Amino acid sequence: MRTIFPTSGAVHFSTRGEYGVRLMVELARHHGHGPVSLAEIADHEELPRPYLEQLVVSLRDAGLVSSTRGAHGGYALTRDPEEIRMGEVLRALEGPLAPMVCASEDPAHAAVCGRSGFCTVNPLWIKVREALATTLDSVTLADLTRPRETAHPFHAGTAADPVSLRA
Amino acid sequence: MRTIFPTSGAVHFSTRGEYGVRLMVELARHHGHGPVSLAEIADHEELPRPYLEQLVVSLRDAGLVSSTRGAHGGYALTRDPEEIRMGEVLRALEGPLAPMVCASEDPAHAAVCGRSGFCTVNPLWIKVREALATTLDSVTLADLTRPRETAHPFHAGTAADPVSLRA
DNA sequence: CTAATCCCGACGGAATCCGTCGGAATTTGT
DNA sequence: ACAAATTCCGACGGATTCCGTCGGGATTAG
Repeated sequence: MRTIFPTSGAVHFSTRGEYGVRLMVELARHHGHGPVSLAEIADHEELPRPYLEQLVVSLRDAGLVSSTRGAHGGYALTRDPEEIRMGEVLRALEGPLAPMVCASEDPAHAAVCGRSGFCTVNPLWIKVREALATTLDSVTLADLTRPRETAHPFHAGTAADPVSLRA
Repeated sequence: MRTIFPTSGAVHFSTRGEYGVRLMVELARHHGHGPVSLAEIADHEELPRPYLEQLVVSLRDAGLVSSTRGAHGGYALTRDPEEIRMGEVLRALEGPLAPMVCASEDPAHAAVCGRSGFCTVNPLWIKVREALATTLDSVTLADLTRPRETAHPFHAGTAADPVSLRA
């Protein structure tokens, strides 16, 4: 009997993704006011600091944050929150966002499948990957810093789109 | 050093999802010609039969396939392939398709998060879930039975949409 | 010099994933 | 009646991944 919620469900972001995004949001809130230490973030968000230390390496390697060492050091965004797409953040944290090896953006990875060419379900995974990428790249870090009561949490392109906020 | 491909990537369907979908496709191909045994499918798709036996229970419980026992028995779809959305299949196989507990369709599950109400990143996970659901529910099993060379693998709503096939 | 902070590598318990195995129940064909 | 084919069911176990913890080194500010 599979549990009702097998950790989370079919498609799953790990705590890396979850904590990492929250860390980035926190950095966005302090953007322009100097670096923020992991201790502060860990305290404010109630997250294990040693784990954040491990996480943030990926973000630094991806060039999303810069670090300043020593006392009063910490991390800061390298770009304005409006310029950082959540797709970049999650790729950095969790790896290529493909639901299946055969659906990787990188053709080299996709090739390891073997069933390429005759597999008729591959287009489904591709479509999933595209939907995911489009969605994540359409949201910026700035969108996640606004309080939820705001009228338009995500800059709704046209009017008449209350779906995105009241899910 | 996280491996380049951590099993698959950020968002990941397990082999349950992969094998289960391939099983369903195989059933769709034989739809209307009596039940197909797992031995045949396992042989044709080169998948471990005992594992398929375990898998197919979820599909049966979800009412997607019916079974007939005894010699010459096997499994068959309960509906026409055109009527079976891949969202249903994957929910049955992998559980609720939410990337995060707080983004579950079921409000009871979503409530376990605690951060509800003030968490500003929750809308992102909701949006991901919606994109995923919309995508998966827009593809039917029939779409996956057609050979790939077909002009329109997924019934493209409007013309000028070659994106979906050539990814 | 001290405190704060980033940086780095290693380690380990827990959970999940990916099946395997053995056998019971049911149906068909001979 | 018997044998073969098949679904059905529950348990088990190795491998991998996840989720952190821990200890210490390097760097900077005061």
